[in-house]
Amino acid sequence: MNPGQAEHAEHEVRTALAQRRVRYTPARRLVVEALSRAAGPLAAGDLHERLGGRVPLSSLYRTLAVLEEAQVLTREHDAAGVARYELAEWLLGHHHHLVCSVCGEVRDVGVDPAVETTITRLVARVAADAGYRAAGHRLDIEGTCAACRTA
Amino acid sequence: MNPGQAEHAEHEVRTALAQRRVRYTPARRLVVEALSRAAGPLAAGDLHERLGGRVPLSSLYRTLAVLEEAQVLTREHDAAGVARYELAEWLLGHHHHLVCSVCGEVRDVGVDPAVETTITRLVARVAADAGYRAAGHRLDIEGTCAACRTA
DNA sequence: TTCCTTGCAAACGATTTGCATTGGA
DNA sequence: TCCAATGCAAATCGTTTGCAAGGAA
Repeated sequence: MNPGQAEHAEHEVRTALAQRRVRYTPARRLVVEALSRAAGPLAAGDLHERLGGRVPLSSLYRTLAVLEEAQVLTREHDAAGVARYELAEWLLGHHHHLVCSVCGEVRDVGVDPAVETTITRLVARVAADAGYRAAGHRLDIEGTCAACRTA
Repeated sequence: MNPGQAEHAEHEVRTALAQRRVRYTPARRLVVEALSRAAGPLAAGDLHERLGGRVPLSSLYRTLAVLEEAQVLTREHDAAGVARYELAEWLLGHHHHLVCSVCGEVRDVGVDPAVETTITRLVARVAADAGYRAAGHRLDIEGTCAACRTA
């Protein structure tokens, strides 16, 4: 997310939290800022590092829980089972993940809207056939990143 | 997986393990059988239950690790971060997952091969654009299952 | 004052591992 | 015989929580 977008997201978050009567404290702001700078979902440990240890892990987890509850961010789990957090889709935009099977890096990747429409339609049909009502989808692309391919 | 397919998978597993000089012990067979009967990936706790506690959890985890190492099964993590295991794609066939966001159930779902081809091509292109070489993909469809919609 | 937030330390739960025992080739 | 597999108990590690102190409204 570029600086302009990040600033915009910042404002959206402030508004969303205000509506939910949730305070936008320094720790929460630090987390939102770090996540808007990230190229993909981050683990609590990553965030802790990037914040220079200014937010202790237990507080960090609590902060993350509050922001998740407020739907400002989402949580998922990487191949190792470690939780990774990123800004919610309404802030970051719909996207998918490139996962390097060598180093484990997870990177956001956008997809052409026309193609997304195709995927969404397909997903809805597959779900309906199985008696589900589709609400969303997640597409992870496993592969090898350029760095790991070179090394 | 129907009984005929399960029997076939059973044989494939036996062969694969033999080639790798890995024994097909009773515990390993029980796990493979339970997984071929499952409608989706199971957590270690689920397996432990389905096996009537005959395989202690620590042994079960070791069994799962051996079978994963032998590429007989794969591990992933559900929304709660708990590991779930299922037979590898070369045994089960390529498929995707329907995830009920209410009860958390994960169910396998196959997709029309023509559509799979489309997805695979799209995935390869998206990956290439980002400097990745695509090796596979994973599509999870989030929704509400019929049971949870009715309740 | 009255909540909400914080930080430390202790608790938790899923998963892993050390070690002594068992069992198959 | 010998190495792999097992089962129990203890350890590990990411994550959560109890509790007392600090801060904002």
